Order: sequence, then C-alpha cells, then structure tokens
Amino acid sequence: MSKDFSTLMLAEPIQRAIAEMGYEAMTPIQEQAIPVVLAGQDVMGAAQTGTGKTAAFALPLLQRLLKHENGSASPARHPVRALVLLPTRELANQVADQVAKFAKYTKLRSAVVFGGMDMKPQVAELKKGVEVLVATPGRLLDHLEAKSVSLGQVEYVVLDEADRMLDIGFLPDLQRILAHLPKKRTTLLFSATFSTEIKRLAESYLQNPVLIEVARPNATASSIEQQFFRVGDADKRLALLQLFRQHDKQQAFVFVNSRLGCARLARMLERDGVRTAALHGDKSQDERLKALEAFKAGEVDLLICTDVAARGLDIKDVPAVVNYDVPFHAEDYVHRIGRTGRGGASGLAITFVTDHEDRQLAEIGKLIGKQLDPQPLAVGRPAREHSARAEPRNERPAAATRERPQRRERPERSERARHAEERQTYRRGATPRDPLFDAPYEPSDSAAAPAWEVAPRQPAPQHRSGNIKSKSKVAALLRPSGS
DNA sequence: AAAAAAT
Repeated sequence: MSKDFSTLMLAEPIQRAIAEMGYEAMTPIQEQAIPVVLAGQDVMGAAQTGTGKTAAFALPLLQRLLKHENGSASPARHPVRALVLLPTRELANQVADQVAKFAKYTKLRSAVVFGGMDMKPQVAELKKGVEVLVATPGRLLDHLEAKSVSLGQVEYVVLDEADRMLDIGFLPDLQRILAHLPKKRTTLLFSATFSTEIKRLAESYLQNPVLIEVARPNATASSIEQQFFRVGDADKRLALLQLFRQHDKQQAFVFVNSRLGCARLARMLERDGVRTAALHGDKSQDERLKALEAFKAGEVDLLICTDVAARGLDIKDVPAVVNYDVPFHAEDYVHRIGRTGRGGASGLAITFVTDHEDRQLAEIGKLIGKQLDPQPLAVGRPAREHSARAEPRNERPAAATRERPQRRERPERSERARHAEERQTYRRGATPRDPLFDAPYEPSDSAAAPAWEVAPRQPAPQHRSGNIKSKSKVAALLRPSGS
C-alpha cells in the first residue's frame, strides 16, 4: 500500500506544485527516503531506475529550506543552501527543470550551471542569488574560481548518480568542490547501482547515514523485458533495421560504445531513411540538447547515443533500448536499459552480442544475477543491393535452418571499402537510398519465429521490499561478503 | 578499452 504525497504534510506551495504535476502515490524510494531527509539525516539511497529518485530528495529538501531558516547571518540575501551535482549536462538540465517545477510556488530560487554554455548568463543568475544550485562538476569549479558563486553556506549536498560521481574520473573534481562546503552539512547519495567498493568510499563522505534500499542494488526493473541476440559485427546494423521494422518503427535509445561509432551509425541510419539523431560528447551542447528535444517531440525515432545518455534521463514512454554494443561496465547496462520501462511502464531492452563481447556479457549477468543466453537472430538480407530493383522477387521465404544466420554469398567488402563508399555517397548528396531497409524483408531463416518472440522470458526478480538499516547494518553490508 | 566533465 503506497501512501500519497498528501500524507507528508509538506508546505502548501510545495503540495500545490506536486498536485499540478499530477503526482499522487509515492514510489517506495520516495516513501522511505523523504521522511529520513525531512529528519535531516544523511542518506545513501539505492532504487531501480525510473522510480522517482529526484523527487525523493528534491521535495524534502525544499521543505527543509522553507521551514528552517538559514542560521548564520549571510552577506548574500540568497546564499546557496543546497547543491545538487550530476555527471552529465543533460541530466543537470533535467533535474534543474524538475526542481524549478517543485519550487514554482515557493520563494526559493534555483539555477543550473553546466559546461558548453556561455558563462555570462549563469554568472548573472548566480549573482541574483539562488538557494538551490544544480551543476556539473567542471563548470561549477569554473564558477568557484571566478568567484561567481560561494558555497560556504551550503547545508545540503546531493550526489545524484553517486557511484559515477565517486568514480575515478570525477573524484578529483568532486573533492575540490566538497572542500568549499562547510563540514557540518547533510549529504545525500542516490543511484540505482552501487558496487561494494563505491559503497565503502561513499561512507567516508557520510555521517551516520541511513541506508535505504528498495531493491537489491544493481537490480533491473522487472517491467523491462530483456532480450539478447547473438549477431556478427557486420550484421548489427541490419539487425537493428530489421528489429526496428518488426517493432513498427517504435522509438528507441540505441547505445554505442564510442563517439565515433555513434556518429557513424547515426549517419548511416539517416541514409537508410530512419529518422535519427546522434547524442554524444563530440557534439556541441546546442546540438546535444536539440537531439534530445527532437526525440522527445517524436521527430526522431532512433536516438543514437553514447553513455552520456545512459544515466538518469527521464523521457516518458520510451518503448525500447538497444545496446548496439555491449557496455564496457556492467553497471552501465543497468542504467542504459533504465531509459525504458520508467514509472512501472513496460519496456523492452535488446542487446546485441558479438563473440568478442561475451566477457562483458558475463559481467552483466553476474551483476544483475541472471543467466544470460543470447539467442541467434536471423538477419534478413535484401536479395540484391544495387541494381535489378524491378526484378520480381520470390516473397516466399526459404526453408528453415535453426542455426546461425547464413553468411553472405559473396565475400564481404572490407569495412574500409564500405566506409569509403558511404563517404562518396555523402559527397554526392545522394538522396537516402535504402537497399536494406525499404527492400522487402527476406529472412534467411524463415521458420524462426519473429525475432522479437524468440528471446527467453526471464522470471521477474524477487525484490525485498524496502528496509532501512542503521549505521551498524551499513557497516556490516560494507564488509566483504566472503568474510 | 571508453565516455564524461572546463576551454
């Protein structure tokens, strides 16, 4: 039985905003974390993706800022009292949006600063004074150096996607930022994934923390159906096009491991006639935000992205996620597929596995506690790629083979040759031509059930319902499990 | 190994 937000007795302006946003029943992480944050305690919170972690910290935080005056006399009328740090610019933008909505009817001001944007408007905003500051680490340090912001009055700091914020790439920046904060403060850590090592590290930043776990850490949401397909490197794009068509061209996030691969796939898919946008770190911030907006607006069907989009992004009703490449880190798998199946909606996660990705796949299986067994995927090939389009074709599929998809009859062109040809096509400004996509689907393994039906259905994982542990229990959890 | 975050 989940309680309503109305039972929290939050300040009227906050309640009004909640109602306006259509929030009613709390999710388990909200139900458990909000009272603890309201009580002013440090929190380490783990809950599956898409279960409303932002509201779980933002609402009680705003409540406390409203009800508890800033104790020390401050030179600024609006000192930063709460700081929220995030690992990507898009996520900072999104969380800032949500905070602003929650705070809409209060007198509290919020702002967001992240890189890739002009400093000046951010400086102006900070100068006016804000109680809640949302930021990415790099740009925040810039502002600290430029003395356009002071963090000496911060009472609350939130590390969202905490395990990422504490990893080696972010830790130095994070430590430099935390050095600007008062020692006496409340610290809140949230993520869907926490490794044992990161938990231990995290504890050194917390005082008397309450550990809130509404699911085993690293658990995937049970509303997401996970499918794994064995494909060859050269078949991935075809497989993607085929599945896209089989799924009625529904929208999806398509994750690629490198920025170059991401840009390249997006370009090729566009040529294939798919409405595509690319989102990765080599794009300008303007392009990045536009790509996301275009996807949200439904102007784009496949968002081709790197792990910049793996965490936290909350877009309603994304039907599917495709791991075009198996992620290098197993936790990223959990976050990537968490872009679908949000708020309990159903979602589909498809992962392509090539032979050299088996090790990474095994790591994922270990992390999420499932036996992962990639199914063969019959990749249909057009009868011909270049000429003879008008030739009548035999629509009856060939006889079934239960084995791996057939290889091409003719020797494969080298990767290089194909890329060269693609570049040529581009220079000529050719109109999108799609031998692979618009051509009638001709399965190489016709007796196989449609690809999206052959995947094994995993039983939903059993989650412990929420339990709050004291610090001693936290310490126990942090001990290596073997001992 | 790669991406991300400052320019």
